[in-house]
Parts: sequence; C-alpha cells; structure tokens
Amino acid sequence: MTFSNLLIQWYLRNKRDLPWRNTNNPYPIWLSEIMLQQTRVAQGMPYFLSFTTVFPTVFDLAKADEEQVLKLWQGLGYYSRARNLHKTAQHVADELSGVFPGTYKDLLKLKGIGEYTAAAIASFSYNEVVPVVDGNVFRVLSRYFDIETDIAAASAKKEFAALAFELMPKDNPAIFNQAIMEFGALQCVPKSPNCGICVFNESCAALQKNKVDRLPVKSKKLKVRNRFFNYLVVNDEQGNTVIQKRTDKGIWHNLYEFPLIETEKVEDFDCITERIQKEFFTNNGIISIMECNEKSIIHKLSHQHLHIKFWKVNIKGTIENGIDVVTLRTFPFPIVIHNFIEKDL
DNA sequence: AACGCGGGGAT
DNA sequence: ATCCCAGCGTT
Repeated sequence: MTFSNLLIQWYLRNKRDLPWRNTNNPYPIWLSEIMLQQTRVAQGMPYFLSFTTVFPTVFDLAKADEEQVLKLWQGLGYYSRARNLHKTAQHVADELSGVFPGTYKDLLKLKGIGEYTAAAIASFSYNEVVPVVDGNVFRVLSRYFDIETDIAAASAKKEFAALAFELMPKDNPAIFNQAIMEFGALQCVPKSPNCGICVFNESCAALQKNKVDRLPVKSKKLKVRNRFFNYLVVNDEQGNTVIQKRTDKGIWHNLYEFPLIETEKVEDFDCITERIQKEFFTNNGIISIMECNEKSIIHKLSHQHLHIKFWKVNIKGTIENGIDVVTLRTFPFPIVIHNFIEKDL
C-alpha cells in the first residue's frame, strides 16, 4: 500500500463534511481558503456561511464597500485578508468578467493569494497537479519521513512541496491535497497524537524512532511587545459618542476605535484625566471622568499584548461628529472593543 | 530572511 | 503559559 493510497483511504472514511468541499466553483473555494489562513475550521465556518449568504457571487462581494466587508469579517482577525479579498473580488469582477484565473501561476498574481492558496484553488477547482504545503503538510511529512528541516526556513517550503509532488497521484491531486491536510488536522495533530490507532503506525519514521513529539522542527519564536491603550468613551448630553478610523499602518488597519491615548505604562486616573483635559477638551466641557475597568483588559495578539482601559468621559452640550449607539454598532471594530460595546457600554 | 499581522482553541 | 491554526505582504 502506497502512502497516498493509504492516506486517501483514511480520508474517505474520516473526512468532515465541509460546505466548501461540495463544489468546484472557485469563488466559494477561494473564500474558504482566505478565511482559513492561520485559522481553524471551527472559527472560520460561521464567517464562510455569512459571506456566501450576503455575497453569493464574486460580483456581490465586488459591489460592497470595504467597510461592509470588514464588518462581516469582524472578529476573524488578520484584517488585511478582508481588504485583499475585497480588492481581488473587484479585480475579478471588473477586469476578468467574474472568471477566476484558471491556473496556479495566474492565481498567484492575485492579492492575498500566495503559494498555498493558489495550489489549493488550482487543485480543488481545476484538478491541477500542484501540492499544497501548509502547517498540516509540514507536520505529516516531517514525521512520516523523519525530516528535521527547520520549517521556518525559507527553503523548507520547496523541499516539502517537492516531496508532496512526488507522493501525490497525478490523476487526482485534489483528493490528495484534501486528505493530507485533513489527516494533519484530525489524526497527526501537533500535541499528543494518538499514534496507536494511526493507519501509518507501522511505517511512520518518527513513531519508530520515538520522536513524534519533536517534529516538525520549527525555530523562530517571536517576541511580544506590550502596549497600553486608554480609550475615551465620550458621552455627551445627547448620549452620543465619538469613534475614529485607524488609518495608519499596523494593527486593525481601517477598523474603528474610540479616541485613543497610548501610554508607555499603566497610567492612573490623574494622569489620564490631565491628558484628556489638555489634549481633548481644553475648554472645560468635562462633567466627569470615570474608569470603566479598574484592571486593564489584557488583549493578547500573537505579537502584541495590549493593556486596555476604557475611560467614560461625560461632557456638556453636543459633541461634533457624535454618533448614537445604534449607528455605532454598524461600524467594524476590533473584537476587544466590540465586546466592550456589547457588554459594558 | 525576518517581521508584522488576530483571535481563539487545545494542552 | 505556550503552541499553533488550509499564510501572505512588506521590508
């Protein structure tokens, strides 16, 4: 029994029924692949369902404004995916008559589509013989063949792609690509895989050498930056508040937030009060300032730890550019701000 | 080649 | 706490 035969046999018995697997249409396949980049199936699923409902075709997605796309993407993270998704939808709709490029090579030219996603779409939609290399493939192949190559190295992707290409049945690349990823997601999991019931437990090199838990090898660990955000939740006599768009580079680009005072460390009531008076409401329009959360909310991103405090600022009169709470809820927010609005506002 | 970019689930 | 998830774009 070959590796691919055994793998595909396992897949046919164990695969999940996922909506994007019941089609060859590149549009929903593309949508699912973008959403699932660095994202678990369970987390991406509700977003896939809402996007395909609200935007049944690439033309519907192209017609939307970016703000509506970001609102629907709210909470999924890595928001550049949503911005690129929207731009690519407009490109496909306007320049390509709604028809996705038909090859791996041409798919690769689209914004937001890299080697993995191009291979996924080309194989799933067009049955092109091109291997996918994602985190699952690195793990499965590094263990089965005992490959100690650092998967963080730039050359690793080529090495594993070449191996996967040799292994894949040239008459059915789609099922092989689906199978190896599903096998990595369900059976050959990162921690404590149940090798006792694995179909490869007599041929897996890592299992034979008792080093499953040490593969794949991955170097590179990132350092985390601490940041301190103080959000001003303004409240005027109409009950209106103020939000602004994050337009600079960095996290949450093009999402909305309350007026922000970023500090170097946790600051107390007096410090923040002084800065609010000096930088925001100089003409003494402040009625009161209240600390919404005494302890900072620590919102952990993969590369930054955000220590967040919300400050309720009650002011006299009517603020310029104020918006009511109903309108407020229609804007796309980072999930930590969204949660504050829903629970504590 | 290295870094920035979200949020959440599993261990 | 730590790791990792159907990665990509920028520098």
